[in-house]
Amino acid sequence: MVLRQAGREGGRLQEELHRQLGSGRPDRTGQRASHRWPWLAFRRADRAQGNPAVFLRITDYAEELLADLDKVEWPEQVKTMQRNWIGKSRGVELSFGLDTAASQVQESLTVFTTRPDTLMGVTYVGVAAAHPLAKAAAEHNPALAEFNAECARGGTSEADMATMEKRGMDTGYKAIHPLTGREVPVFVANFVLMEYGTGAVMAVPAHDERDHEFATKYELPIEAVIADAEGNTPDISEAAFTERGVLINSGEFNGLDFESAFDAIANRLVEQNRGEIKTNFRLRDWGVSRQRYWGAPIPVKNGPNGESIPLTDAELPVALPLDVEFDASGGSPIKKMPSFSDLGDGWQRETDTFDTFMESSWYYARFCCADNHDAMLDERANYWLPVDYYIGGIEHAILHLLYARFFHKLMRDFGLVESNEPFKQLLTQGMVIADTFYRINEKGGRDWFNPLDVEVKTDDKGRALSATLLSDGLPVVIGGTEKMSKSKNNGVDPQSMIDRFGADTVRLFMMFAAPPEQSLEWSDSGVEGAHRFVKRVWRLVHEHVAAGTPVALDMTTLNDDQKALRRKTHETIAKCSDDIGRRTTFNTAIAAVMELVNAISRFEDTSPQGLAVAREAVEACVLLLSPIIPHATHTLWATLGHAEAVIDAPWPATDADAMKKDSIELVVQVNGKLRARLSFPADADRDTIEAAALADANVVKFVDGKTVRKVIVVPGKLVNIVAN
RNA sequence: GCCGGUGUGGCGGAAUUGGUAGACGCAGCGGAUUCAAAAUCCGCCGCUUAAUAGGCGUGUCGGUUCGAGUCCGACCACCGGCACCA
Repeated sequence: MVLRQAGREGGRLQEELHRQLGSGRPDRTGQRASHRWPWLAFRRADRAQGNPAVFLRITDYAEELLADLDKVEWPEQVKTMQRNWIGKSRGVELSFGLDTAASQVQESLTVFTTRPDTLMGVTYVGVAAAHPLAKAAAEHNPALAEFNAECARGGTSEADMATMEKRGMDTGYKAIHPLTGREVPVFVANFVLMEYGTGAVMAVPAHDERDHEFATKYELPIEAVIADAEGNTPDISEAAFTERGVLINSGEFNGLDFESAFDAIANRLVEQNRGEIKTNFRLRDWGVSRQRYWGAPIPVKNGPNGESIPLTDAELPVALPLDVEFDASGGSPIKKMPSFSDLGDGWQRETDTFDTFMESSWYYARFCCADNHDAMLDERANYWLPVDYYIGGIEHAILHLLYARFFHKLMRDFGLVESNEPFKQLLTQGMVIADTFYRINEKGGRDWFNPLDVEVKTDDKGRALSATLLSDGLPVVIGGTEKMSKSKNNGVDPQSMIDRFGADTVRLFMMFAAPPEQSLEWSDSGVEGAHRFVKRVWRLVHEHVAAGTPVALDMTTLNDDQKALRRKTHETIAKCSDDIGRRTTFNTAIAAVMELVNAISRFEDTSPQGLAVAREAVEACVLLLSPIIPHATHTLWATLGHAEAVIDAPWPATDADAMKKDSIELVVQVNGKLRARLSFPADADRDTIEAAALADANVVKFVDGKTVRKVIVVPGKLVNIVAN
């Protein structure tokens, strides 16, 4: 089933992708597309080592991906993560000269640095193992060849780069400092990536932590060129001094601060035609090929001389074969299937498949026109897009959401969509987690038991003491609260809860337990509590209707209790509207309605005006809960005598007059500690409040024997008496 | 290691702009109702304390402030991401 789908859909996808992105240059944006040709399909020399080589040039869009973050309504933390990931930095790209031997390989060695002010402290340069200089040097140096090969086998992830041991080997070549003419050694370094930047870095061990570690290990010189805050030579014996400061030991640049040194050195390099100021991005191009069977085929074929070209329309679609055989050796089965890959004319079909991020980068657009089998997208995509509200886990904050933004812009530039961004608003919801229970089995592994099959014993405070399996009554170990998963057997099927309590209850529980972006801890008793509340609202409405038909509200005749309930009603409407509309904290909106329900329950006034005030409150409860428990409120709205459906009823409006308070309670503090609560008329002036606060018996007790230095009155909140 | 986040009662969480810590709910305890139970209703419920008076209390240590869960500095623990898990 899965295989079949992968094969068919994969073939369809790559056909569409190819048609729209590969072979045809759309008229509308042809000019743009020509210099933003999305495929960078190339053979790299290290193909022999098994590295895949199809990249999408997301870096061409780095600037726009960064700038447009300001235009989307996304959580700030996600935008921050993406900004950091794109990593725009201003620096200088400059060229080192090379000695006679190295200049046989290439003319000069280009590096990028954000710290040109430290240029005079360069004591060596580092190149990637895949760098031409590293390869050339390895030709006559088996140890270096072995080192390069080892580096190629290593990972390229950030975590690998940051945590691995920094290692290197001298190439024997010398680089020539562009300003001083000094010769410095060229090292191959395992932490320099060919895919990133120029594949080479200048090293200033005195002022960069990683360079310092490396220089110490290989006994390379460490020369300070930046003074510390006091203007002295910093101590660089143990660690690098990485802060900015004034230049020293830098000849004519001595005494300049970071900014002026940056400009002066950059200008000098420009004058000498040895460098230029450049903006650099941390973002790397998107390697989209995977050595896997599962995935959309990449519409490329490879020629006998190592060339790669896109397939033509006539050669499409490519369907993955279904009669594949998996063996113990692992790897993609189609790599051993000449029937699939050998095209018979000397050309080989590409057997790598696309990264699954590829499909998840545009599925939202495809959903709008999924029944169109002739085109990738049609005009319906424009009608629906951008997505108004996109909901997904925080784990997608960078990769999926950045790739999808990139892909959307790519589709825009090919005339497929008109919008600039795929997702207008974003909500990153948390995971559902639940308790875990297990026993250690004979093999030392863990057998996990579903929470439904376990009974937990608690002490009188409700703390979990022990747990037993219901089926045999024997103890099980209480594990942590973890993300629901098959492997931990702590999943709860929401359907069984829906069958038992109804969809409203399950929905209410999930929205009440925590704000949506936090993890949701599953709790059976919490579900039962939610069910109790639904029943309570149901009873409240029916009891209210049974109490009689209310007259029209007459604001002028209300007593204090009636006014208080009206105030509560309108405060609740205000809070719920804000919580749902602006804050998306549904849990606090529900809590506010619960408070209102509690207030209505205590309100036993069945006078004509009492019923009228209660009616207003009850209707507010039903309307405010209608997005949370739509089924129950639909029926209750009819019970309240409305002909229209609750879904068509307008959201309740607040009455500012109802929220006005006649009296206010102020908290009185002495030196910031709560000592009294006093009630005042809403219009009491500062002097009255101050005098009453100072006269309070308990306050007197605490200021007795002290001098009152200051009295702070925060209107509507508190009084703080400062005394010592 | 780097980037982003979280840390508050027995538990989930609230406190929105520096101003009453613990709203609301769960669990627990006590009571009413009932022949009994379920359901429902009422009360209590951070720790300490005889107390309605007080002391302590928001991961740890320090700081700013009349006042800090909230701001600043240092640290600890946990969660997400780190480009081939999808």
